[in-house]
Amino acid sequence: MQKNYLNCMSLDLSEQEIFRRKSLEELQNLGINPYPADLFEVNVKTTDILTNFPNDNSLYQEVTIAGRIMSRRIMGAASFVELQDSVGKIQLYIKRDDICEGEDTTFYNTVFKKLMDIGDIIGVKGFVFITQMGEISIHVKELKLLSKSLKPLPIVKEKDGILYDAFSDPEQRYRQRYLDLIVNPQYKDTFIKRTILVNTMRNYLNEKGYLEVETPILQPLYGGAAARPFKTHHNSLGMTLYMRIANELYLKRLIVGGFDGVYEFSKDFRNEGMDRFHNPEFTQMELYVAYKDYDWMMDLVEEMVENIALNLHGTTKVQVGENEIDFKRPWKRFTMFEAIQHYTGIDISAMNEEQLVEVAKKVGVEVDPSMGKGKLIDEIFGETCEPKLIQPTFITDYPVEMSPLAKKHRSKEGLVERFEAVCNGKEICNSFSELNDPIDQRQRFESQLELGKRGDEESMVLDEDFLRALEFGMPPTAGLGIGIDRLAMIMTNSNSIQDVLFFPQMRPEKKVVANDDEFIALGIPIEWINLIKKAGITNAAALKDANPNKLFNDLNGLRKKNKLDIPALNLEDLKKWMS
RNA sequence: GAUUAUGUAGCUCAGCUGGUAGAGCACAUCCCUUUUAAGGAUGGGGUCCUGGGUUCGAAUCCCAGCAUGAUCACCA
Repeated sequence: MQKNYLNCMSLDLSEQEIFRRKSLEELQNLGINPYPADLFEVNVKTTDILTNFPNDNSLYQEVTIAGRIMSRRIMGAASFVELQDSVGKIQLYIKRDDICEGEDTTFYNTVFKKLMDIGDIIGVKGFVFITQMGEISIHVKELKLLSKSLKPLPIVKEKDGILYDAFSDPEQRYRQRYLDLIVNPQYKDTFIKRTILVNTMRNYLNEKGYLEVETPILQPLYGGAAARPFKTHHNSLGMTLYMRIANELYLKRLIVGGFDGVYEFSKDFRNEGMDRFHNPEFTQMELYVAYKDYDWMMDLVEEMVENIALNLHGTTKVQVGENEIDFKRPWKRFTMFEAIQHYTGIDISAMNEEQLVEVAKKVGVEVDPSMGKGKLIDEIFGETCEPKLIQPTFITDYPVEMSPLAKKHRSKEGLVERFEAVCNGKEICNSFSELNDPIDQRQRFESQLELGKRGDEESMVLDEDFLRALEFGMPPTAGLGIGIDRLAMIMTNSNSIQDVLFFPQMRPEKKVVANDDEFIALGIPIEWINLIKKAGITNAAALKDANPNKLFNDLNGLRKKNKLDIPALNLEDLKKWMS
C-alpha cells in the first residue's frame, strides 16, 4: 500500500526534507523499495581494501560492500561517491552504462542522480582499481539502495587533516550522538578504546579467577560511599528504593558468603552536580578479594592499569592534554600526611580539629561546622595536593573519620589502611583493607550518623543487614573501586566525561507546545490544526481570541505557500471553530 | 547553585553605532561529462532561542526565561 509521506506534517519540514520525501515516493513509484528487508551480504571492509590493494593489484576484483553516501561528485555519465562503512571511507566510481541495462538510463539518470542523496545507505558490487588521480576506488557494476535518508547530514569536508565546517556544537553532538558518529567518525575510536579498556580489565580479573557478579541497583538502603542518592518508589511494595551509589556492601556480603574474589562493573548513580568530571550515572569497577590487604591491592592496580595502557597504546606512556603520563610500574607512593607536608610544608599529622580548621583556612578551604576532622584533612589534601599529582601516585593512610568502611591501620593510630591512586590531578581509584570487625563497623556507622546530624548530607546510613553479615565473620579482605569513566578519559585524552559516554545526561530538549487534543475536540481537521499551529496559535483559548479575518487570510496563505492538496478554508467553518 | 560566554538557513559562521537578513557548504534547475574540501551558471530556503520592554522602527539596546559551553561551588 502506498503511504503518504507528504502529508501536512511537512509543514515542520525544511525544503530539503520535503525534497527527500518526494524522492522517496518517486522511488516507490519506480518499483524500488527504499527500505528492503533482505540481507545484503558484504564481503569486505573499506580499510581492508585500502591497506591491501596497493601491495597486490589483483586483489578485490569482486567486492560487495555497503555503507553510507558521504559525498557525491556527479560528472554527467560518470560519478564519484564517497562511501563510509563502519571502519572508513572509500571512493566509488559509478558509470551510467555499467549500472543501467541496455538503452534505459533511468536507473542512473533518475534513481542514482536525482533520487539518491548524501546520507543514503547503499550496497554495491564491483572491482577495485586506481583512478587517474591515483585514488583507490571501486568501479561499481551493481548498486542497490538499502535505506533512504530523509534528513540532510551536516557536511564536513576535510583536506590534509584540516576539517572544514566541522560538526562541533557540543549540544548537538551529545544529543544526537548517532549524527556525531556518522560525520565525526574519529570519535568512534574513543569508544572503541573504552571497550578495550573494560575488556582488558575483565580479562585480567578473570585470569586471576575472580568471579564477575551482579548486585542490586535498586536498594532499600544506599551505602558504600558518601553521596546523595536518587530516590524512587516501588508501587506494589509501597516502599522507597534508592538507586545504588556503590555496590560495596553487597559485594562484601558475597565475601562473607565464601567467594574468594568477586567483582562487578557497576553503573552507579549520584544525585549531585554535573560538570566535565561528573555525570549522574557513571561506571565503577569494584573488586573484593579475600585474605588480601591494601598493599597487595596497590600492586594489582599498578599491574592492571599498566596492562590497559599497553593494550591501548602499545606503551605505558599516554599523552593527556599537555602532560605525558607514564603508567610504568612502580608508581610513586605517598602517605596523605607526607603529601600534604610535601606540597605545603605543614605537618598536620598530630593536629586537633581546631588546628586543622586554621590550616584549612590558610590554604583556602571553605570551612563549615558540619566538617569533622577527617573531612578537613581531605579538603586540605584536595586543595593543596590533588591537582599537582599528574603522574600516577598512590596516596595512602587516610584519617579514620572519612573512611567508615576501612580497617584501622595496623600500626598508625587514627588512620585507616586505605589508598587512592591519583592521576592527572584526579582520583582514579579508591581501595582499602576492608573493615571486618563488626563492633568497630557499628561504631563507625554511628559516628556517621553523628555527622549526619551535624548537617553532612552525604554521611552514610546504618545498614543492619550488612552488620549482621559481618557478625558471621568476613575474612580479611582487600577492596577496590576504580572509576571507569575517569580512567577512560585519561586513556583516550578526553577533556570531558561527556566525551567517553555515548549518551551523557542532558536537560530535556525544549518541546513544542502542542495541544492537538484541544483542537480536535473543536472538530478541526488535522491538516488545518498543523496550519493553525504554524500561524502561531498553540491552544484553544488563543484561537478564540484571534481575529477571524486575519487568521482566515493567514491560514489560506499558508495552504497556498505550502502547496497543500486540501480544499481552501471558508470563513464560516473557521468561525465555527472559533466560537 | 554562582559568575560568564554563546544561541541567525540542514551544517559552519558573518551581520558595525538600531533602518527591508548575508556568505560558504548542502539543496533545486540547466550546462559539463574521470573528479577529489571545489566544475560552471541560475535559483529556492530564515519564528534571527522564547517572552516582555524601550523605540516611529529591534537579529542588534534593556529585563526575564530556556538550552549549551567554560570557570567556581558541590562531588571522599
